Order: sequence, then C-alpha cells, then structure tokens
Amino acid sequence: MPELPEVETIRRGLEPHLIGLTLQSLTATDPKVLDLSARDGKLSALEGQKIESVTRRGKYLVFGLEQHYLVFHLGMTGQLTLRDTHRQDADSFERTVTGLEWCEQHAPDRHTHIHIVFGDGRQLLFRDIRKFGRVYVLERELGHLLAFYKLHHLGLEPFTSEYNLKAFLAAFKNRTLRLKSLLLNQAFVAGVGNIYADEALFEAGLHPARKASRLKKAEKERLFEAIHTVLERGIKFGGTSFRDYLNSEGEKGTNQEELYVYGREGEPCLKCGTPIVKTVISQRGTHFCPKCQPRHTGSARANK
DNA sequence: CGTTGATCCTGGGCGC
DNA sequence: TGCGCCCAGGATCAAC
Repeated sequence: MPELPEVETIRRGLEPHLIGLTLQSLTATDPKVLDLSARDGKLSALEGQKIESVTRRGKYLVFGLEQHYLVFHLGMTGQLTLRDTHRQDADSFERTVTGLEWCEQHAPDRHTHIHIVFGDGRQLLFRDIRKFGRVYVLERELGHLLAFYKLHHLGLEPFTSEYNLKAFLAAFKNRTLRLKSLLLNQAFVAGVGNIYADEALFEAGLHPARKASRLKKAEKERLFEAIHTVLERGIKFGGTSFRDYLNSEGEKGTNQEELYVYGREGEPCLKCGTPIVKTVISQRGTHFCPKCQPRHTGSARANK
C-alpha cells in the first residue's frame, strides 16, 4: 500500500534520473488502469515531450511535461520502476517481479500495464497486480493541476507550510467520525493510509475508535505531531514493504521493522508489553495497544 | 453536507 | 496435491 512515504521514496528515486529525458513512446496493455483522461490515444500525445519536474501531492506522483502533466496513483499494489535495457545483468538477476522477491531489474510481466520508453534505452514500468492504480493526463496549466487536487479532495499536505497546527485544528470542524476513519480521509491530511494511520494513533496515544469531535485540544496537538513523526520516519527508512511495495529501483523499504502496531496483532506492545489488538474500523484492519491507547479518558483512567 | 458501506481486483494463506 | 473460501485495502459513489 503505497502511502505518502512510499510515494515520496519513489519520487526521490526517479527525479534525478528522469529530469530532462524525452518520452519516446507510451504503451498501455490494460486500459483498466487508464483514467478517462488518459484514454483514446491521449497517452501517445505525450510522446516527444521532456520531463521537467517530478513532484508529489498526497499519494499522487506528478510528472511535469512540456505540455501536460502525467499523474500516477499507485493504489494498493502499484509499482513504478526504472529499467535500463542496456544493462546486462546476470541471468539470475533477470526475472519478473514476484511479490517481495528482490531483483536487480524488473522484466515486464503480465502485471506490467504501462511501458514508457525513453530515447536512451531506459524504461519506466508501471506494474499493478490488483489494478487499483490509475494514470491521468492533464493539460499543462497550473489551474488544471490544482483543479485535479480539488476534484480528488486532497487536504493538508504534510511537510509544507500548509500543514500547521491552526489549519489542522480547523480541519476537525464538523467531523463526528472515528479517528481511524478521519485519518484515512484524504480530505483531512493527504497521504495517510492504513499503516501510517495506525502508527500515528499509537504515537499520539489515541484509541482509533474515538470520535473526532470528542478530542481535547491537547490530544489534537499530539495527533498533529504524531502524523508528522511517523511519515518522516517512513521516509527515513525508505517506506514500508509489508506486501508489494518496492522503490523505483525494485528494492524493499525497511520501515516495516520500525512499526509499533501495524501487523503486530498479539505481539507485545514495544512500550508496555500489552498484546497488540486488531479490530475492524471502516472496513479496515486496525491495530492498537489497548493500554497505551485507552478508549475512555477521564479521572478513572487506569494508565500512567 | 457528513458519514457509511458496497465495489473493484488478484495472490496468498488456510482448512479439508 | 488441489480445491474452495476468504482476506488484504484506496478511492469512488450511492444512499441515508
């Protein structure tokens, strides 16, 4: 599940290689991953254009071309990797991607849906087993990109000046849902997904089923800091490779070794030893420590 | 307008 | 060994 730290890791891996390269050809082998804006030959309209920028907004990766924006969303199992067709790897390294298996290069397989070929023999491959990912093509006008972000209801962008406490507190207005659901809503803070939502709530010591409208100001401030902390840590360790995530070089991240609650059901809390509990909230697996993240606060609280 | 739940898609894990 | 079943989940959209 590529979330903000995973997409940012991919972005950082691609940017130095792709700036200035010319798109020679773009081929889609499965129209399912094409948004309407990228169908009917609109992908091939990008041929001949240079890549001028590689940016990110939430979980969206944005290639700024001379006349268009090419936008990727990796969904759950999307992978965007760079392949050098001139490089001759040993046979043992030339293999298709199978889950988390390490490989030196990705040979295209039946899950590779988009091939982008550059003039210098390199390729950018989009592979997505479950096809929840999408590709979009926009006209190159800042207004169109901003409209795209608005259309997809993207909220506060972490690591920018817009992610500040005042705006964060304001984003709680008229929110009555549970904290887990709020964090998964991209209109709240853009880029947080299931893994980092659980980690942020643990970091803040907040129970995932608590209602957003019932938080004290101090608790909101803790969540504000916690989201920043867990996303920053995720980037530091190159993303979380719990299932299918690989960076632009086809390598795993190591943040899965830094997780406190996600995927640790039944294992002892790393802070207090209490077994981590897994439940379902908003149809999503949700992990938390029942002692570090009490459901009810108040005078009778048993912790601490 | 906010919130909930169904839906898409495939591989992997499990029970028998 | 193989079959069927169920789970994982980001974003969208219908319905309340």
